[in-house]
Amino acid sequence: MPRPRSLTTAGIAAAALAVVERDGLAALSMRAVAAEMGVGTMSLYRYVRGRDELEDLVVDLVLAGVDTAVPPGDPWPARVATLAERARAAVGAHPGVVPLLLTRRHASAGTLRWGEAVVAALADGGFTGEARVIAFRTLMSYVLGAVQVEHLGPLSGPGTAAIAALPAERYPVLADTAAHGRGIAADDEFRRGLAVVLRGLGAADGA
Amino acid sequence: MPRPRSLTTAGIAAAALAVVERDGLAALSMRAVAAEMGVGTMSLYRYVRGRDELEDLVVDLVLAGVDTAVPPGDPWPARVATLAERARAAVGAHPGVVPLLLTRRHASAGTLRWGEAVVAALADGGFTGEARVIAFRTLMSYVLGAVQVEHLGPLSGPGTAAIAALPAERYPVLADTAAHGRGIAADDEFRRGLAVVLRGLGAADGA
DNA sequence: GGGGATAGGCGTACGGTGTACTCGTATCCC
DNA sequence: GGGATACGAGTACACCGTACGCCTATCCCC
Repeated sequence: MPRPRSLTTAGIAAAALAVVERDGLAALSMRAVAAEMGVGTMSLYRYVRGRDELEDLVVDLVLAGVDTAVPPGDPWPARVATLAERARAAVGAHPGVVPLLLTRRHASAGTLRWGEAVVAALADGGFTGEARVIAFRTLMSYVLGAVQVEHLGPLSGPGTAAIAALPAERYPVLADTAAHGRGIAADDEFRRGLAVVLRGLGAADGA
Repeated sequence: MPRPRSLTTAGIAAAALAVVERDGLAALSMRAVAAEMGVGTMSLYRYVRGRDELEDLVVDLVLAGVDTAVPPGDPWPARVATLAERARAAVGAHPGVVPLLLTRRHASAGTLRWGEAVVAALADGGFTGEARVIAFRTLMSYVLGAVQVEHLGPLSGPGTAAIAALPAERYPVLADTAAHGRGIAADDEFRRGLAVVLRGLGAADGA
């Protein structure tokens, strides 16, 4: 009986992501998204509870692209590695939303699908009970931390250069370490760190 | 010749932290901090470049409390573990600033001191060149991610309960894993996850 | 002791934000 | 064609960060 809806949450999420990619995360606002859709600001409130839910939608959209289907024949460390790298790739495709992912991750259905796939691989590896909990949370912590470290202070960025240039008498080992880090590609860094975690979980080799 | 300064950056940082602890991170504003100090809003700008620098001060204050002196006789994994747990404890003492730590961490002198101590322990463990870089970045990723996972989605919190209650036909392993996670204390979780990473780095036992 | 230079404290104002309230009206069923 | 429904949006308010500029407290020097 009433008039039909003219917007969709998917459309709003896409518009919000477009705003973030064009003008940066700081420019994400109810007004900006409404303008992006050619609609009044308050109209959005018919579809979204408020700004928080808008951010949830963006996170969901980014995470929805992660493929969680994995070759069942692969050994479990390879399956976990594949899932971890896909998650990282999805985030890397939209670097501007990284800060949102950190705080809104738990509200996303995509996170659950990903978690189920990881935990299933761990179960195949013989992890049960609390050991599986620890393994999963450790992997999740590493992936989340690594994505963040990569975007907020990449080895190839000015931060590393600044640390390498620190006075050697105060930070002798750190400055030297930073100097060796300049040449490591972000992909390599993530893969090799993940291999460390997997080895710690008992994987035969570092994937 | 001029009149003396009446505020200090340390005092401003303490006032800002007090605001965050009392009213939450969302309440942190230039106006709120100024009111906390009984001073006009714009007075703060004589001591702080702007809101960003205010946040840097808070992060610095939280991280300044981390003791980076470690018994030189300890084996390297024990030294790294001690440093990691101290960092986690410092953050845990002020949970409200966790989101700030994620984005402002690199601007803090305390982070550098901590990094030097960790990297020195790694050097004692025989890590050199790129292997030391990877080891350090992996540890940093884990610690940062774990702190965040702990505060945004603790095993003892409602998120875990909600996942445990998910339909078993859609999330069979995940729901079961969450059910086993409810009883793990946050301290244990961090320690055991850290042990995984250290084992992956070649430590003899899990510290 | 008095005067002047220096810079600290802050009042005001502007453009931005999220969102509560309200109302006109487009839309579909009968 | 008439009426119920709830959508779209205008307006308004409280709050934010901060640029500008004034008043004045403070200390040095004479």
